[in-house]
Amino acid sequence: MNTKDKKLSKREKNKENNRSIIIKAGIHTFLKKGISQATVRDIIRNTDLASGTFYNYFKSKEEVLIAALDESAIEIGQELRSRRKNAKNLEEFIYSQINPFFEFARDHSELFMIMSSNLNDVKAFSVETPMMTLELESLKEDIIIGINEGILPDVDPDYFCSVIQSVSEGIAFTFVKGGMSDEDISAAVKFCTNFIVNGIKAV
Amino acid sequence: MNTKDKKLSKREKNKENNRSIIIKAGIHTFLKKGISQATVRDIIRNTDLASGTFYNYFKSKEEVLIAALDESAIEIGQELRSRRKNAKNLEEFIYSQINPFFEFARDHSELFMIMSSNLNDVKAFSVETPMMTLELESLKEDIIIGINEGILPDVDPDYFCSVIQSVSEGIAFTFVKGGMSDEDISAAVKFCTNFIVNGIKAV
Amino acid sequence: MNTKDKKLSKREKNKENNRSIIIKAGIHTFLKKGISQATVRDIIRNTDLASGTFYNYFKSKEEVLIAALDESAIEIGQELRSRRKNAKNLEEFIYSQINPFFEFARDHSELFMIMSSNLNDVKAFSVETPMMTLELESLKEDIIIGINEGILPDVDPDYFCSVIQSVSEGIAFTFVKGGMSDEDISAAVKFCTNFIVNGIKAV
Amino acid sequence: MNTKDKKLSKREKNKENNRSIIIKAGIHTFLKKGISQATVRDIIRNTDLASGTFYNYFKSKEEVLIAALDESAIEIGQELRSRRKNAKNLEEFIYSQINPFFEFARDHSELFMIMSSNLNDVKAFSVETPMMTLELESLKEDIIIGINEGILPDVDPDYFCSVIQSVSEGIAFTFVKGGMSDEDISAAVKFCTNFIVNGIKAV
DNA sequence: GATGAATGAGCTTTCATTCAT
DNA sequence: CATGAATGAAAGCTCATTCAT
Repeated sequence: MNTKDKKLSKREKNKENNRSIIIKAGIHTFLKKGISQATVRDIIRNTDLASGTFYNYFKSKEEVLIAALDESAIEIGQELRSRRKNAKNLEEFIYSQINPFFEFARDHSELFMIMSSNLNDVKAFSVETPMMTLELESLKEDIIIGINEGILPDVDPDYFCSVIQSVSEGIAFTFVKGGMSDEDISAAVKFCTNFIVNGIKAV
Repeated sequence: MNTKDKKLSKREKNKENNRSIIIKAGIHTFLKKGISQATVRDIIRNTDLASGTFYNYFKSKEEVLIAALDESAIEIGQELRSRRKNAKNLEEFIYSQINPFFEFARDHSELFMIMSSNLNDVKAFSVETPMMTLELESLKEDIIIGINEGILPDVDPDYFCSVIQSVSEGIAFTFVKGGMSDEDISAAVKFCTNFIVNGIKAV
Repeated sequence: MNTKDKKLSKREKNKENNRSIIIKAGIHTFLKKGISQATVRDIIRNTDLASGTFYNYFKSKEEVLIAALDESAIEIGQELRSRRKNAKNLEEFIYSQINPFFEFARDHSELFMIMSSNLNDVKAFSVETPMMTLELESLKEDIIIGINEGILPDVDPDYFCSVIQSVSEGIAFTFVKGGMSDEDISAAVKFCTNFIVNGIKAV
Repeated sequence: MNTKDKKLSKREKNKENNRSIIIKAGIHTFLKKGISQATVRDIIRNTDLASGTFYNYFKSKEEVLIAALDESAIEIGQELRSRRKNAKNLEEFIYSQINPFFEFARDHSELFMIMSSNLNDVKAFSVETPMMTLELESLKEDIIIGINEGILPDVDPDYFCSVIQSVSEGIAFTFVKGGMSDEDISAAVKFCTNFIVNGIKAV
């Protein structure tokens, strides 16, 4: 029994281990070669595992990507959605999006860079990612609601949506690329929020 | 003489024809599968030609892309650069970029979509494209000059650069995707310019 | 343990098996079509294996050739070189080369035929083969040394070198082609040695 | 009439011209890349002609080679055969072969190098070349006749044949490669003849 | 579950050859 | 005859995926 347990736990451990080894190698590969150029072979080459082992855990490189994004990316999506519901005015609305988005970018910079550099490919799997969330219909709907409720200024919702998305992605990208410190992030968030809020107000 | 001319032109015509057939198929393929996923075979499959024929015209899919971008894309890059040199203030500076950029997006919407959706891959060829130009060091340098000369407000040049780029791409993308009319473009340009100018002024 | 060993050895055996199947098919192909005309596909066609399998073992047809020549061919080159160092006179010098060379030709007749019929191509890989050794500068240098030491007659070294090479290859080729028996080889060696020794003495 | 004649002769001229242009390019290509590696494309690339033009004159690269060897190579074959018929003893027999063979090698060094470096491929077309002639059954038959008539020593005809062939080719190759002067050729012929005659006598 | 050899589809590219002009 | 674009077979090679061990 003892022996069996040990074996089992070892196995379990190993299983988890291999799974996360593959995910790590996947992130590394996606970052280096881009999603569409990365191959299953590339991923396992960044590993001590045999090629067959890959298929014990994932059916394709896309599944690795999804696993890599997994929780964190999904959570942030939900967070963004729920936070903006509570916004009472434009400033709050924008800030509610920008702040967590930048924190995500800072805390998961590798994932962020992958998504940001491969938006097109990421779109291909209808994965829920923060970018996706910012972009998807959901944001637009909330904007329309906000406009109707008088909380948000009456701006073309498509363009409204587009600027939030593009500015936050652009600034976050610049922020992450230039090595990010703690002061930086609040400066970046402030810059980004101010820029969008005042830009929107002026149009 | 007449006969000869006709013969020649028939051939030449066919040659030109095939060349543009391939380019068209290329654009179609790049649009559909993305640049890095598209293969030479994909391109010729969108064609009645034999595989060998491709290589009578191009050495690689990249050459097809370059041919597709060709003049128009190169010209716009130069235009953007020269126009911003003459700007006397922030409004002019931004407008000098946004207006021609949107016109390019409208007039070459397929190319624009390809470039916009494959920025990463396009970067790989050091082709001069409008995105590239907006993005490259050149823009940043001109911004720094403008700041020093007091023409532009004193904003972090990296962020300055980033917002111009991301907003114009984002709005132009939205604009193009939503079928573009003539009224739309001036509205889009106005929106975009106003947004950036006032956003920048506020930060 | 036994089981595991067996399993392993079965696999290993199969791997070794395939490797030598490919080498054999390679030899067959090189013999039939010549080295430069042989293709990887020709080699695998002489096999029940799939095309991809080839590349599990070799990177190119050249690697197959090298594997085929492998040890034996390299050893004989070294042997020829070391033996002639000990020669005390012309007879010994010639015999030291001819005898092992013919034994090699007899014992590896297929390889010998391939090399002999594709000297030009074999030269292209700087593989050490008996022909190469006989031909290379090394032989010429030793001849010059031998002449200077008075061990060998004072004959133009280029021609000296050339006759050793051409006669031994020519006779060995004839010898191998005409199905070789044990009496034959000593007769052939004797013929060859006598011929060269006396030819050289007379010029 | 005049006009027609002119046109015709011009055409004829051009025809001959293109033919020899292709042959020249062929020789150049065969020398540089070897027969089996040379392609029709290689040959026409060394030419200002269009690819289709090639097929107005030749069906394959092999036909170019045959045309290149043509007369000269065929003549020398016949000469060698006829000369050795008149030999009264070993010396004459050998000299009758060696002398014209070396002259051929000197006067057609490019062809000689091609044949000598591509013996295997040349054999593939059963073209009559000097090498072929020296090698073919014909020489062996004449040697047997010579032995029976007491003109030649009683040496194994296969080996007899082989040494004539290999030595003359080997020395001629060395001779041609080392830039050939007029003194050289008689020295080379003398060396070669002496070597073979005395070698043969001794076995 | 781990392994990695085997597989064959599919890609890029070159080539000999044809044929309308 | 000269031309050279079109053709499709065939080469080299890589890949995702399977499966016996």
